[in-house]
Amino acid sequence: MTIQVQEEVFFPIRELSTYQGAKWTIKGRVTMRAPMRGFKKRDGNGDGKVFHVELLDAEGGEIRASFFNEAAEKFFDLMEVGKCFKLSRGSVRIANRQYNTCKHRYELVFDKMAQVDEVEDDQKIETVKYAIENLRSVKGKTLPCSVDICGVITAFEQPIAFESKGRNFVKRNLTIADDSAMSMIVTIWAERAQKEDTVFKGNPVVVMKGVMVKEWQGGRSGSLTEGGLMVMQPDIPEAKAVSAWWQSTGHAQEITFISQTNGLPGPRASGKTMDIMQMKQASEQMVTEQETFSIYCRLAAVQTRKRDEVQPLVYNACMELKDGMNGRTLPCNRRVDENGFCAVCDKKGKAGPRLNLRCRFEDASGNCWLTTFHPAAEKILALSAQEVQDIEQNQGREEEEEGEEEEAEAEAEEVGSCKLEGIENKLKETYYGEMLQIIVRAKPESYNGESRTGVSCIAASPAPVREHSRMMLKEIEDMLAK
DNA sequence: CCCCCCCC
Repeated sequence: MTIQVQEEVFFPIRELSTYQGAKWTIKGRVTMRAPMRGFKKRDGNGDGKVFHVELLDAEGGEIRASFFNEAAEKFFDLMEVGKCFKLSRGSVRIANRQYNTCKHRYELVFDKMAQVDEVEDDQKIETVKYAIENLRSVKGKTLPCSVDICGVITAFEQPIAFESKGRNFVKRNLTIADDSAMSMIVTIWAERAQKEDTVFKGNPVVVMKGVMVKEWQGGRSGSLTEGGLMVMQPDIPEAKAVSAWWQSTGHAQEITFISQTNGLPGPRASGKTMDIMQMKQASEQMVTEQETFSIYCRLAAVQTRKRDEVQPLVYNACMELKDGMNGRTLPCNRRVDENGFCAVCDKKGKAGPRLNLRCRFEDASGNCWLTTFHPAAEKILALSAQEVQDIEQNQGREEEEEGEEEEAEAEAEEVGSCKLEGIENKLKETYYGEMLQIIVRAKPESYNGESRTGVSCIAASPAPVREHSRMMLKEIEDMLAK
């Protein structure tokens, strides 16, 4: 009798999806391990810990796997970079494109049920797998996305240290060009950014794995986070090709820069013109890519109360100047506390009123409530934040003066301890007034671990009547033609 | 279940 020892068959990482159920076992090499992180659960029910790895299998499939709590403690030390493992009993989820730099459509989550066993090193599994794309291809991708690129460093800035959300960062911008004759800015961080200038001098070839590409000021920019990989002068065919291109023609060629850095705040891409119903549909479908829409509509209402509470229209914002990109200085704009203290700047500096409204806009197709930021809000109300604040603060006094009017009495509905007629009457003057053109931004946000779309009004101006009329005439012509 | 790496 012959016993045939059959080699164990593993499920290909590439084919993992939410459809094939829970019966899979994969074998992969850890190519990256992120540090363990603790976190407070957003629902307030205690703390948790998590780390994640990237796994590569013999067929070249890669996926990110997160380990939570018990599984995190149990497997963190075991799962060293370079080692091979058999894994099963995890769950498969749609990858969150905001954070996940693996190209896989899904990601794995392991909890206390996880089955993870170290196995003998499998020579068929590579230690690193690049999926290099040239910048011409990067220019055409849906954003945000993650790519591997290989190019020549054509320029580099000095490292910049800055503070954001109470944390310190160091970044450095590189410009990378490749043989598609395009170039893009890629930001590198932390220790990688603080390497000596000599590392970046002399147009070296670099390969980067896991570059997050996002839209920035009308162009595209990359960011290589610490989980990504950066290798100078790599020994791969793409590097040889890029190097040959640079030496022969590239260095003297005109290169298309796909990261716009004109440094000016505008003109902002104002997006496709659509009606409110279409905007709602578009922002519901949209999950990963930031988009802006332009809408012709009118202001129908501003929220002044929320249940039984007054909804203030103005907040006190920190006006301390901060260094932005390209040497621009921008005010901090974060909310200060009742003593004027800014938690971001960590001091009591200059502060001033800023508008933050919930507006209902209306057109023939329907209406929508949108958070409306200061610059747009001032234009929509035709009032400055200071004027709104004055009305809000003086309305008690005005009421005393107008106390005998029956109309005021009928409307004198007390909300909390504050009366709102003053500002509400002022706002009513603007409802259904001038036709507006508003710019609506829909962008991916993460809330309670779920991706969702945040939609807000970021700009507003009086509608250009001629252009709007021409658009409507064209719609009529199209209807008649059918 | 996390998630920040800025600046619209």
